[in-house]
This record gives sequence, structure tokens and C-alpha cells, in this order.
Amino acid sequence: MSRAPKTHLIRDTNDRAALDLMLSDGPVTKTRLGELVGLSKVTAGQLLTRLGDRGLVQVVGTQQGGRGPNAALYGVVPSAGYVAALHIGPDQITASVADITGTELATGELDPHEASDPVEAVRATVANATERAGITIEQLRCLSIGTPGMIDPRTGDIRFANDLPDWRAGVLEDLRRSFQRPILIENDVNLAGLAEQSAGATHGVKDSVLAWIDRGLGLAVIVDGRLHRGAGGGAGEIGYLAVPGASTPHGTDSPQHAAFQSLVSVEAMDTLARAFGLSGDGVGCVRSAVEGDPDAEPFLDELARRLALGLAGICVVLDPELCVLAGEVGRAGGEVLAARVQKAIASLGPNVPTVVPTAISGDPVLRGALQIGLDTARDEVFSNQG
Amino acid sequence: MSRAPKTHLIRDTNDRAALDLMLSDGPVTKTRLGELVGLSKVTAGQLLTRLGDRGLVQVVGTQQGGRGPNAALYGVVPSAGYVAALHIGPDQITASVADITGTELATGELDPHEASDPVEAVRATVANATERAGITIEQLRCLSIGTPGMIDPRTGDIRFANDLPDWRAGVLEDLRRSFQRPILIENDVNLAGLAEQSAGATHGVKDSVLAWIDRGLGLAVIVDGRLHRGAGGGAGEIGYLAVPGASTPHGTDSPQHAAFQSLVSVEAMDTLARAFGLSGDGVGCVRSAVEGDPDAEPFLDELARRLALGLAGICVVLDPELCVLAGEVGRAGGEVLAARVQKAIASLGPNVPTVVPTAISGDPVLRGALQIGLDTARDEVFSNQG
DNA sequence: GCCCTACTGTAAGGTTCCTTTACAGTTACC
DNA sequence: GGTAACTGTAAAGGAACCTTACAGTAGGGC
Repeated sequence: MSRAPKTHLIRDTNDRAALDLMLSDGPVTKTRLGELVGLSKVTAGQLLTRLGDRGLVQVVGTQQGGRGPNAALYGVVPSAGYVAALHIGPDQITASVADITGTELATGELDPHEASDPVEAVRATVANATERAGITIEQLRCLSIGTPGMIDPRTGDIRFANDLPDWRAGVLEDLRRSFQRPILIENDVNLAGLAEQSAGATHGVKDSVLAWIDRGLGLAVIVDGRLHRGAGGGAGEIGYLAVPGASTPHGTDSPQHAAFQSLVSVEAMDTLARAFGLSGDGVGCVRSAVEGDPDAEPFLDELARRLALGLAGICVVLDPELCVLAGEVGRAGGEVLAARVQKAIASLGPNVPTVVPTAISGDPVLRGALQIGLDTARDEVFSNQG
Repeated sequence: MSRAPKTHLIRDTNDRAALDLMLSDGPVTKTRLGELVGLSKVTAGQLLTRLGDRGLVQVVGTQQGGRGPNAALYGVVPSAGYVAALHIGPDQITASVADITGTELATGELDPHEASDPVEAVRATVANATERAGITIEQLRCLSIGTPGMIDPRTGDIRFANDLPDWRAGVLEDLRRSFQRPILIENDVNLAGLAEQSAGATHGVKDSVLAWIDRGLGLAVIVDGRLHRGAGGGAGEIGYLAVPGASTPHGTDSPQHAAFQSLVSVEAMDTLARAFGLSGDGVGCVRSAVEGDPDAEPFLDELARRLALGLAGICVVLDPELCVLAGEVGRAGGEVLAARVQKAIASLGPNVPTVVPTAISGDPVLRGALQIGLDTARDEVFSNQG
């Protein structure tokens, strides 16, 4: 350990606790801040003066009502820093810009086919969003990016993303060089899991999983309140999961033709719907079934059974408290599908989680990306090192 | 956050860091302690005086060599506390007594059929071990117990243990009443995983799993350096894992006839050995194969293939860095089996951990139980509350 | 054999950070 | 109009750590 003055540590900790508190609970008075952080009124006042001098907090109003003078309310200065978050999909790139308080200022979009390479695509989308937000790219403290594929947790770089041919190892370095600031790349499903945890169905739950059922299949694993990425960033790649009734997967081919992926996913469900004599695509049939169409009932049961086959294995390994169904299929299936999946899991093993549909509105991947971007931006802006 | 004097926290932290350091690195001088904990020589001296007054550390010798006066070496007082650890098996109960430094003083054994109930069995075995260690039961700060079955992480009580009919919910309460001190009950496979992590193959590894292949089948999941128990304590009950090629499990029957358990385990291997025309039991055949018997080769290959079918699913979900094969089969299979399992996993999915045999000698369950017992005893003895 | 260097261990004084106490000033309620 | 409850600041104090200083001890070089 460093021989550094250890007493600074406690002040830094208190400063950061106060900032986090103002971010989560909104503006507070000196006295209330002291109570919440565990400091005396006097020390809380000194703390706020200090943060005010650094330009991080300001008086944002006065508290009305109650006896005595109207206490000043202190809040975090929104312009202390900005972040940009992106969701990279095969056919669309979405960006969102927010200030340090987490307030979303503007969004931007781009068709990736319009850009020659990832760096150009990111730069164009971010430029679009920052312009609408009325800030410059230079004011961004951090860029966070959600993509399909596997990210190496050691380097933070992409290992491979099947659906995005241009996004391969080295992209991180290119982006860092181009933007000259922290860049975070994270798997899209993992980000959806983080979004669910910070503002959705798994909020406050220690151990949970989020199953992403869409074109691809994925799983976000939350253990003890933290996202588990795995040694090589491959945790949750359940498209490859061997499931009884599917053909045994082989090698590291695309999971499209392997295992769990062959049973569920949007494509597999289209096929399944036809097999049940239904018209329309799989997701449409899920919606019909949820809305009460009796013809689509057996189809929904079979879908629940298939999902349970894979999820039961996951529950046997992890025993999560909660299992969220997300992605287009999870959202379409809603409470009805979730209840059936839970029942089917119960028939397959001893560990039965509560199964629920996602509770995030909007794009959960973008939301999660914003989350991790804000986390690192705050670490940077609020730290006393700079 | 309590309004309590926050400044005590830093002193307590330093005291504890010093104690942990003396436990892991052995006796140290004042000056060296200061360097390692990050304190000045003066403060380190005050710290040691304080801990000496509390009877926790003492001078255990002097450092020879080097200039100047021979510095006094300070170490933790072994008699500051004792713990007992137990491993409950269907046919044998083993106990081990250690002092607060982790030095094992004595062991004891008992045939559980000699005792009328769990409390009696534990009391008799512990009495045996403490007597041999030259201490009394009253000197024990904590008892830790490893059993098969599921433990509820909320209450710490047993939910059920198929192999131990007398060990059921309520045992924890009975033991607490009888011994009037902290009692910890933990799943045996989880304890083996902890032992492996603190002194075995997964030492220093953040994400790992330990597969226990014996009469029963189990998995210890270590995520980010910490044991993952699951919401209901059911994480790692992989006997129920659905695996292609095994019959689909059903309900919460004993896993004996279900899924992964039906493919591997000592009994399944006996059957498998006969099917391959081998004489002797399954474990014996594993040993023969490892020692180079060509007739047993195909048997070992099939065993590795079966293990990989289940482990591949686990790797797809968790992507561990290391996978340990433990239990009687894992130990017998050694490096040879581990290498084949790793190769087989590589053919089944994208996440391939390093597969190794257990590196713990002796009873890993007892070792793990001692570990958690020492952890809580130290928390208690070293805390400043009492 | 002597001196220098490097180390131990303690004493004295200083810094940082937080706390309590005190008080002047402000507002709501009775 | 008085009292109670609150805000915000000033002054004094305590807890924990730090540096500096110094007396004393052991090894190494000449």
C-alpha cells in the first residue's frame, strides 16, 4: 500500500458520497446532506464549499416551508461533463448524449451503410447528437458503445462480432486515437442487463439473469449486483448452449445452426409458427397468442417449453432470484409468456426463479451504455486527481 | 450511514490490515509492518501496542542480521481463539480444530450411526477433537460444518440433504442452542471450491468453477473471487443439468436418475465400465486408463466426452478462466482426464477454460470449512466491538 | 580497535479532518 | 407577540496520522 496521506481518503470518499447522493436523490440542503452522508452540519458545509469551488455543485434553489430560514438547496452542476452512448446494430446506429446528471439532451441516428468504417460511423452519429444537444464533441468526457459480439474484458477491445463485419479487433484503438478520450465497448445484451438492473425489473436484486431473445440469443448474468463478463468476455453466449432436442453444437461456427439458438430466436420462431399452421411471422404469432388468439396458444406453449429447456440449465448453474425475458420476443410475450416459462422451468429442475418480462421502455442497450458511460465519466470528473 | 465517529473506521481498518498481514506473511517488525500497511514507523508502533494490550499480538522473536538493534518480531497470538470445522458425510464425520492463525491442532472422527441425532454427532466429534487439541469446547469461537445438500443463504439453515436423512431444516437452530456460538453450515462442494481457491489450483483466479465428480455431482461457482451460492443456495446443483443424450430430468426428484447425474458419477461409471467390457469399478478403470492401460482408453475418452457435454453448457453461461475437476473421479483422472475434457469442451463451444485436476491434498471439504470458520472467528476476535 | 553507517524505538510537535458548542439571525405556529 | 425550530458560521477541541529529532545498538571498513 502507498505511504500516501491516508486521511485524504476519507474526505474523498465523503465528497464522492455526497455527489452520488445529489445525483440519485436530487438537490439537498446542507443539514440533510450531513445526515445522509454521516457528517456534521459544519463539515457538510465545508464539503459543499469545496465542491462549489471545483465547479461541481451549485445552489439550485431554496427549500420552501418549515421553520427557520429557507435552506439553500445544492445540486450537481449539469455542465460539469457530458457523455455520449451508442448502440451499434447491423442496420442502424443510435446515439444519445447526456450531461453528468444523466439527463438525456439529444439523440442521433445513422444508417451504418452510409459510413465507410466504424470510426467514421461513430463520429458522424456522435456529431449529429452533440450538435442537437448544443455541445461540442470536445466536451464529451467519455464514449460508450454497445455492440453485439464478444468483448475481451482484459483489453476492452472487440474479439469478434458476427453481425458487424467491420467491427473487429483494433476498433477500440482506432476510436481512442480518433477521439482522444476514454472509449468503452460492451456487449449489447450485457448492457440491457445493466439497464434492467439500474432502472428495471431486477433493480435491487442481487442475483439475476436477463435472457435476450431476438435475432440473436444472449444472456446477461448479474451476480451479487455486478455484471459477470467471464474470463474471455464470453459469459452468456447461450446461443451455443447444448439443449436436449436440438442438434449438438459443433466448434465455434456461427450459433445460428447450433443448439439453443436453433430452438428459439426470431428465425426459429418463424419456422415454428408455420409448423403450427399459423400465418404471419413468429413475433406476430406471439403477440396474437398474448392477446388471446386460441389458435396461437399451442405455439406459445411450445415456445415457452423451448425457452425453459435452456433457461432450466442456466438456473441449475446459477440459481438466480429473477429471470427477465427481453429482446423483441421477450417484450412481445410479456407477462403471459413469462408465467408459462416459469411454470415450465419448475417442471425441469429444483431452482425456479421468478420470470418476468423486461420493464425498460425504449432501447435498453442505449440505456445501459449511457449507464456505464456516466459511471466512468463521473469517476473521472469527480475524482480529485485531475 | 451512521453519524458515528468516522475517524475510528480508519484505525480499525489499519488494525485489521496489520493482523491479516501477520497471519499471511508471518511475524514482522514494526518498520516493515508500517511499510506494508502504509503507516509511519511511529503509528505502526502505536498500532502494535494497542493490539498487544488487547492480547492479539505478541513479540515472538527478534530479527537477526542487519545493522542496528535486532528488531522485535511481532506475531498473532495463537491462543486468541479457536475454531472447529466438520465434514459430515453419510458414513463418516470428520472434525478438525485449529487456532486463530490457522494451525491445525487435532482431528476427530465419528461413525454417524453411533449418534442419535445431528447435534449429538457434532458434539461427540468436536469433543473428541478439542480434547486431543488440549482445549475446551468453550474456547471455540465458531463451528463450521460442510454437508451435502442445499443451504438457504438467507437463513444459513439446511433446506434438504438427500444423503443425510437426519440433517434437515432446523438443524442450525438446534446446533446454535446447543453450542451457544456462531454455527456455519455450507454445501460440501462449495467448500471444496473455496479450499481450491485459497490454497489450490484456482488461487488468485477471479472466475472459476470446480466440478465435484463423486457419488454425487456438484459445481462450485467462483465469480470475481467470491463463491456464488445462488438466490436459494441451489447454484451448482448440476446433477439436474439437462444434457443432450441423457433423459430429460423431471421435477425435483433425486437427481440420481436425471440428466447429467445419469451420465457421470461413480455409479454411472461403474455401468459404463462394464459396457466397455472392463473389469473393476469405474474409478478403478479411470486409474488404469491414466496409468496407460490401452483397454481402458476408450472408456476414458467416453467419460471425458460425457463430462464435456455438461461442462460446455456451464462454460457457455459463465466463461470461467479455470475449471477444476475434483471429487474421487477428478482426483483419479488427474492431468490426463483434465486434458481430454478440455479438448472435448473446445469442440463443443466458443468458451474454453483451462481444465485441471484438484491441487488440494487431504479433505478439501474440511479445508474449506476451516477456511470459512477462521474467517468468521477472525471477524469476531479482531473486531473492536467486543 | 575505532569510527562510520544503518538501523531500532521513543518523544515532541505539527497537520488534517471531523466534531461539539455557541450564537446570531429567520420563519412558522399558537 | 412570544416561542420553538430551523439555518448558517465561528471558535475550540479531539482523533488519527505525520515528520523530525535523538538516544541507543549492531555490523563493516580501515
